[in-house]
Amino acid sequence: MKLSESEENYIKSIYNLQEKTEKVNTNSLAKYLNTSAASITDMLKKLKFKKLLEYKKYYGFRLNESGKKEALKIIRRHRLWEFFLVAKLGMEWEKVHDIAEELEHVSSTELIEKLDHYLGKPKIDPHGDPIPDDKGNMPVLKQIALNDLQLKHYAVVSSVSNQSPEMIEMLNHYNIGIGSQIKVLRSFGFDGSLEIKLARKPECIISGIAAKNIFVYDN
Amino acid sequence: MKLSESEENYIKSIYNLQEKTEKVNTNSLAKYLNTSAASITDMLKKLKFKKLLEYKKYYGFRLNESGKKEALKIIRRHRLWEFFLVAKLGMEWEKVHDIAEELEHVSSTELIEKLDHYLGKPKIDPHGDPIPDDKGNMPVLKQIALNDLQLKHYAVVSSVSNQSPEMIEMLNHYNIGIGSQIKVLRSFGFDGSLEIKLARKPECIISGIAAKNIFVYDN
DNA sequence: TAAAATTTTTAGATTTGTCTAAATATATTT
DNA sequence: AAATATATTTAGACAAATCTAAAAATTTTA
Repeated sequence: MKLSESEENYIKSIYNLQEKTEKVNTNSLAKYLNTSAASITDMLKKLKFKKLLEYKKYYGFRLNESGKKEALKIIRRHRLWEFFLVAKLGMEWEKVHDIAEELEHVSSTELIEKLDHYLGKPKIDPHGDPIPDDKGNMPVLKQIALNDLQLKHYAVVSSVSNQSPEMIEMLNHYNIGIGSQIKVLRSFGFDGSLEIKLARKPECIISGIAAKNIFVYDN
Repeated sequence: MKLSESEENYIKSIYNLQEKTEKVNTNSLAKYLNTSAASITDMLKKLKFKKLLEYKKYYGFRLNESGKKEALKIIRRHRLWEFFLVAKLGMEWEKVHDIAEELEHVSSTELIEKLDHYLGKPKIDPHGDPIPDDKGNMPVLKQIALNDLQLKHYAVVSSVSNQSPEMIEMLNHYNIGIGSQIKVLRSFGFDGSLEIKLARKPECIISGIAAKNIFVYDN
């Protein structure tokens, strides 16, 4: 189905809201999209006409299966681009969202599948959100803090909860980034610090505080 | 200057046309953009108001310095994305143009500069067209056929004039792609065939016919 | 449960980019 | 240079996406 950029933005937003609440209503979507309630009503009519959502006047609305499928395609594109921007171009987490908002509307299927393959079919984006696969299935992966990772077991860095300049400085020092392969060699009970090893790097030690902010996933 | 997607397309098209003819006229641009002459006139008024072109009713028009600068930014983005699609994602030449038409409108300067750096600041896109630098200067690089390249001198494959499936098959076999570093070790006068060497690959021999269709640039 | 408050929808405008058809200007031909 | 042909612009309309203000429906409250 061919959708306008605007329609795509509405669908994605409705999806995000309905993940949290049972029914989405006009005002909450208007607030979320920073627009007027009247605009929401206008667009709802269009999306209902295109059979992407259930919508009964004054009662709220919800994406149907077809709408959810479209939403997941857009979310997939968004998160793959975010991954690309961080993992390949070395951009910072905070900056990639707005750019991915634009890139996500480029809809060539071949482009997205090639990009996915090029990135190594990642399952989690730089903010730690799961990336739907090409069929629209969300991967079921648990993310755990580095200090909860079992010893001597390689995992992949998926996100970092503290994004302060100090944290970024330290991660850069250690060469830890999204997608880095990492394992814990030893854990020091005294202060929670960990001896770790990154693929193709010498082993080193990081503090327990840092370890709690680094999230990984295990396959 | 913030421009709409449509304005960007007009500017880029005017630039392309005025490279060939002194003055661009309404009908030729209408044909080029596959739209009506009336639409052209409408947009010209807007672009004139934004001081991007010289335009005198019934007399044709031309981008001024400011307009050319904008055009070169868009062309830079387009060609960098084309390079990315071919060199990194492995897409075929014929397919990348339309996708780059969409990607080129994502205008984050930081994105483009990081992408440029990531790609190794290429000077020529997969179709052999030069990529303007971040200041809007077109690189002055001569492209030469591989059989005109001086011996034992590394050059970079910049384009291939014959894009038949057979040619692509052969290039894949030799592992020759856009951006490949290549040098000619020996030339056989009998049939024009060349002994070549690709960086990190063993030497091999290609026919004179193939060599005439492979273009390289020398720095 | 009736009044007040809130939410949602409708009505009518606006902007952007497009169109067709008619009008106007320029160019060509005889 | 008048008639004809071509190119360009204007006038008026339309679709998409938005807005404000007013109307209608629903919910809350007293």
